[in-house]
Amino acid sequence: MGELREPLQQLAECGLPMALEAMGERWSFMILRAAFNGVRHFEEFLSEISIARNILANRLTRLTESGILHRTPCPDDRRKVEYRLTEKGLDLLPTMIALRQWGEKWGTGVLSNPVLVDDRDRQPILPVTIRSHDGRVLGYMDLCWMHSADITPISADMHDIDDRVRKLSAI
Amino acid sequence: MGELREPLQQLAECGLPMALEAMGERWSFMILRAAFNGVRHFEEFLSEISIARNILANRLTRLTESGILHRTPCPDDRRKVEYRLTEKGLDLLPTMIALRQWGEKWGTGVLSNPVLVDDRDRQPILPVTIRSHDGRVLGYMDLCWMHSADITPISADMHDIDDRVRKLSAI
DNA sequence: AGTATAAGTTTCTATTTGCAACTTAATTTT
DNA sequence: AAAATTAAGTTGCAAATAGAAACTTATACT
Repeated sequence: MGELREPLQQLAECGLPMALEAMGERWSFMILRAAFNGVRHFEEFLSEISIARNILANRLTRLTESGILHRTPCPDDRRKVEYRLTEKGLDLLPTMIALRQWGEKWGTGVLSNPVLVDDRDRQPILPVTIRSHDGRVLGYMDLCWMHSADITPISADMHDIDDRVRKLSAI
Repeated sequence: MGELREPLQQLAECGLPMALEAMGERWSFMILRAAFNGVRHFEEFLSEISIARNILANRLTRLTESGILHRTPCPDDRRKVEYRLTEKGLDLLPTMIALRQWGEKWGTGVLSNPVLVDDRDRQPILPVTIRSHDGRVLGYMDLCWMHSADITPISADMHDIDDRVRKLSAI
């Protein structure tokens, strides 16, 4: 039975503190959600989420500084500014969906509507889960910590496994 | 091409605000990480993360109130109190790992060590992703919103598909 | 020229954070 | 049994942050 116990001294050395420095503030995830929903302009964010003007301005510059949003003055209307998600920002989607799904699962029984679906077959997406290298869903007890030096590389099989995962993903 | 654009009026009706109410505060994720690493007592949290005493006390009661931690006085040493993750708390693991992986990917090139592995075969876990009902990895552009009423149930096939996913997960 | 809009700033107040010292109850040590 | 230590908090106070409302600046429309 795996024990998920990270060496305590190294607790500070994972990516979480860095992630929280960028995303840990009160409104960051709400701003991000709006951005994912196509919101791009200051006044649009403002009317979308109930945030104070100055705080929004502050958060937008901070998210821009940390490379999550990209800020461009609009060429067609030079009063306007466009905030767009960068690749780094787009990469937060799994985190956001996972958090949202958790909120939906444990929230006050609010049947969430509308629902996120795969555009291809219009079926709801799966709950976000943790998976082993070969795609098995893993729970808390299936995980443990290892030093990367001690991991047996499966490079020979790698292509093979990638292929199997791809096949799996293409059902 | 799918457009991930949620009806704006309904932005407030997803699980995210609720999730953020419980987990959106400054130290909540760090406390959670410690809890996942087996930390259970007040003084242990205190020496693990650089948080002030009163703030920790406040966060622990709040996380307890929102059902993420469970608080029990220790029977063997009645000075001590045990904080343990509830099922609701354990269910935040995918969110936390996703956020952590993002931090590792986009952080300052810190080769994170140790690494999370599947206890069964000692191989690193996959990046947390969004998947379609049949297990395909989906990106931002593959998603769209639908009213649950408009979704064609696949209950007839359901067992079949579940089966295929299970097979996929068992490679 | 006059009004409206977009994206901020500024000012001022209220809340939250964080440090340091204090408390209370239960254990260990001497 | 008395004294010291430990665990889990509280309290008081200074500093930082959040938030509401009014103000600014540059553009654009009429």
